[in-house]
Amino acid sequence: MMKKYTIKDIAQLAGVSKGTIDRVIHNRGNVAKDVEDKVKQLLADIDYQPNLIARNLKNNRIYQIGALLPDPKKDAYWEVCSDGIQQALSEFSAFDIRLNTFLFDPTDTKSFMEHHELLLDSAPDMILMVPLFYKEAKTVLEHYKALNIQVCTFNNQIDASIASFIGQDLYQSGRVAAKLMHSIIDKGDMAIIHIDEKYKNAVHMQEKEKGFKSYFDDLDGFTDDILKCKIRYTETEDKLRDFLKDHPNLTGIFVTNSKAFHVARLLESENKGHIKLVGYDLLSENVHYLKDGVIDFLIHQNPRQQAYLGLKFLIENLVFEKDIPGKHLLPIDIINSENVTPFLRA
Amino acid sequence: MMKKYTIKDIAQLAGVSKGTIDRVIHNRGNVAKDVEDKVKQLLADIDYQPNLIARNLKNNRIYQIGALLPDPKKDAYWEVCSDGIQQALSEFSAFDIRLNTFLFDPTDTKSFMEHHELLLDSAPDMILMVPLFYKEAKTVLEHYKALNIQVCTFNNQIDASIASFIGQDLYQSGRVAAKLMHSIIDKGDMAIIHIDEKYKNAVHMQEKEKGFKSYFDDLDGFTDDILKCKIRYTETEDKLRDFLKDHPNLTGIFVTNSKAFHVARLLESENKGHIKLVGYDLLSENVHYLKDGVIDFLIHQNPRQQAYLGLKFLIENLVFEKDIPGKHLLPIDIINSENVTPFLRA
DNA sequence: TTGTACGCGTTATCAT
DNA sequence: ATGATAACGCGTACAA
Repeated sequence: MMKKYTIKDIAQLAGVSKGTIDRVIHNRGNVAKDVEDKVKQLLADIDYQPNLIARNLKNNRIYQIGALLPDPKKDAYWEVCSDGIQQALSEFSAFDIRLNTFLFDPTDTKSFMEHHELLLDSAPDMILMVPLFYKEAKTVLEHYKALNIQVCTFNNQIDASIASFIGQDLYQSGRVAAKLMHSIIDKGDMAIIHIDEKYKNAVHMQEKEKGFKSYFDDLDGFTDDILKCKIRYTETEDKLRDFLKDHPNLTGIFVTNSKAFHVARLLESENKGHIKLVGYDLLSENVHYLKDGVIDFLIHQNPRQQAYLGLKFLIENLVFEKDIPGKHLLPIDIINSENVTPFLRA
Repeated sequence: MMKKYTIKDIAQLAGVSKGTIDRVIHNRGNVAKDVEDKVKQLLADIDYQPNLIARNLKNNRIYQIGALLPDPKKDAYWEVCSDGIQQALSEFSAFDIRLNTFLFDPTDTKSFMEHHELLLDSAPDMILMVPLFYKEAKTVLEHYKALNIQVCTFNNQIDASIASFIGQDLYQSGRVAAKLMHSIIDKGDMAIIHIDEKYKNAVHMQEKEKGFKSYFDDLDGFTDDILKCKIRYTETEDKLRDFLKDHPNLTGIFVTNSKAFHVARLLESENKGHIKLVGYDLLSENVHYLKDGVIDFLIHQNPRQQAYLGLKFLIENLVFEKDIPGKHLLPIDIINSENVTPFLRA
């Protein structure tokens, strides 16, 4: 194993002082060209890696990170995010990281903008956010970009060029759902049901639908129908009941967001347990029906891990100057009644 | 948010010097009782947290970690472990961690013991190991325990009281396999196939079998047969062919280890693609048959993550004095042809 | 019993 | 243009 070189070592080897080495490393000028070249060569030769610990020792400023997140009280989907955030904070408790969280109402764009203003007032060094509303988020992100504030977004992607993103490949997750459905039904009609939460951008669910259909398009000799049903959140039950009545041949339903439990509730009360059901997310109501056998599979989007990674990327960039990936896709977890438990733990 | 106190701050508050504070913190004696009490009270009041980073700055000893692992050349299952190890090392590259790896032949207990001796000679501070052979591993672990060397084991558990363990709940993973099988077949016989690698302890596969059976035992009105077949590694093909011939009603096969591709190969060549197949582990041959549709599901035991976590736990204990969990169970990942790709990346 | 001074690696500042 | 030095937070040997 090689020795670990320090600036002191380099200085000795080059026959100059530590200060000169530092100037070269940080391109701070005031170094003679020949010396600079010599030192740079030396640094490259021995693959010098600065000691990040010592670097942060001096750099004792308090980092401020702002978080703009949906209020879990309005939608249980977001509850686990705070676990992920706590984990990241505790992992980096050795550093002085301050997190200011601003929770907006996920049904209200105005709330989003208001809390964005508050966040901005808190003068954050970096920002973690869920850019739930396309138009507003885009504006806000451009604002941050102009201010040169690094942002990590998760859950849904706005624009690859404007901020780092952590999430899932939604098209592919639609394909995963399709493969699961194909595994568990032999014949009969399938339905894709969008239960529109109104506030969430439809792009989300459309991507999943596209992926779902593409799987069956790729199959040879597949002729069964794929029905489609769009339901507004407020009228879920009636519309669903009508839809089921209209399509007695239905054998499989794919719900493109976390609201599968609405469908499950109805299937159970109408004794239509033979209809297979695939949905998203480990909300406690979904998990309940999964364990009961009404829901067959759930796809786990892991918002907890998304929030954790986002914050971790930001912190590692602050304290270690690590690069933040422009896009980080999480694996698509398939959940059934038997493997669900360990995914629920905090 | 509170200010982050340093030893210097405490000293000032207590009206004593840094040295005294340090003596109190580390119970190093030579402190007047009244002063000690006062300082302790102060420390508790402000919830003093030492800066772990500065602590390691001076502590420039080189940590030696020994790894006793199966040779990936003998069984491809172990190939990805080195990725996990590299990740952990790079994550902690700021510290001076030396890893000495000793690869043993996973078919040979003698090789295990020999490399254990070599490992011991290298005078490691801590040890990461795969305790593949029960009897030998137990002896070895007791030896390390007597020497007071911290050990992290992964893959298979020997004894909860003797070493930390990272792995999966094998019984539960058998239940996951059963649930999957139950989802994709309606009728006909099922078979549990143990392809004995001879060297691996049978406990592994037995636990999975128990879990698999327990799932169907819990089902009401389930009467179909669950066949069982044990095959020695060297005679896989012939035995398998006979077994298939003897049981024409077979509709589902559960292979309890990473050797499902042997069965897949045969099913493909004998045109028995209608038989559903569930197995373990993302070996390239398994993934090939998964994508081809011959294997329906694989359960991912994530040896890469197991190795990563084991090493991470050891290092964090060395440099941050974090506790090592006695047992850490990974979630049981369900893999099909559509979600496999992101699980393969390094 | 207690205080002081130094070292760890990096970096900013000041003097040359 | 370059070298010397102090400072960050902690641990500790040594002096008082």
